[in-house]
Amino acid sequence: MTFEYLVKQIKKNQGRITPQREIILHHLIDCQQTLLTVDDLLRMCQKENAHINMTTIYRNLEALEKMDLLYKLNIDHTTSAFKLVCNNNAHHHHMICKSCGKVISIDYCPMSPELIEKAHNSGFTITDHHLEFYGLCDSCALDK
Amino acid sequence: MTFEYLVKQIKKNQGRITPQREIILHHLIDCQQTLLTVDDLLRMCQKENAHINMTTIYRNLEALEKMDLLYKLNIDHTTSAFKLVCNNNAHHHHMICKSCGKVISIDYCPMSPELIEKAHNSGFTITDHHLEFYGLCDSCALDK
DNA sequence: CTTCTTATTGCAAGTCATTTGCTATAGTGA
DNA sequence: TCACTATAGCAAATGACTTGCAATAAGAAG
Repeated sequence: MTFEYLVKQIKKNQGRITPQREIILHHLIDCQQTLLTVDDLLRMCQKENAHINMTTIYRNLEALEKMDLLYKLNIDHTTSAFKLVCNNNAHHHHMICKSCGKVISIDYCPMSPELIEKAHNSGFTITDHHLEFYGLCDSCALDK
Repeated sequence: MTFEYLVKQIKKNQGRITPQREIILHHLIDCQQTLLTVDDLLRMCQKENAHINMTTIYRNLEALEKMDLLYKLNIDHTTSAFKLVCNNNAHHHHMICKSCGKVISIDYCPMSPELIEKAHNSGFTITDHHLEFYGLCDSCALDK
């Protein structure tokens, strides 16, 4: 996901490119492999622009989510974390490092005709699913 | 999950059986197949005891969770839902009706030696995972 | 370049689920 | 029956997130 691509998508949706938005986008791009909290992003952005506001972060994230450019994960009810969607936003799942938040895509999905059939036999029609794997990435595993 | 079993587990953990707790437990047992919100449960309990307090609900749920008797799901950052764990609390997954909240257990889990191996090859050690299926149960599917 | 429309920002205040502090009450084992 | 301590209830606090509103400024049109 490049800055140019994001700008194109934003403009396609009548969005404007403000200095604050540029800063936010650049940080999201730099951290494409990691789940960030609003606080993480706010701190990073404030290093470049001390006056950037938390509301601005929230509203930018909301806008990106509406354009299907942002992946959001509710770990628990107190915190949500997010990152830019993976390149094509094609269906796939993630492995998330519980130590550093690094996200690795995994080309695997449990849905199969047999599973759908199995569900049907239990009287259930599956329309979608949530699946995330948690664990440790290589570098965090070494630290232990 | 029977009332007697829950009482036994609670007593094993130095817990006490108060009238409020009894009411809460009975409703959780009656709704074992459905995800409830705190509000759902509060309303149900208040039909029997108008003075039962929301804090009491929260603290009882917290206690049950600590004893591994309660399954909690964070659907989004505003709401969490819960139900008693399934009989033996053995590892399995759920299909959740998006219309009525009914939960059906499904005897399926994606973890396999091959998947663990695949993750390892990507430099990741999986320790646990979250998987829920969403859709419609039979009776809700008929209503559409 | 100037003008105009409207998206965006920043701040303050509001919302809402959940948590906490504290005191009074009441299980329950001895 | 007594003493210990878990629990209930209330009010206040917390904290992530949202909203209202006025001021600013992006960017399209002329």
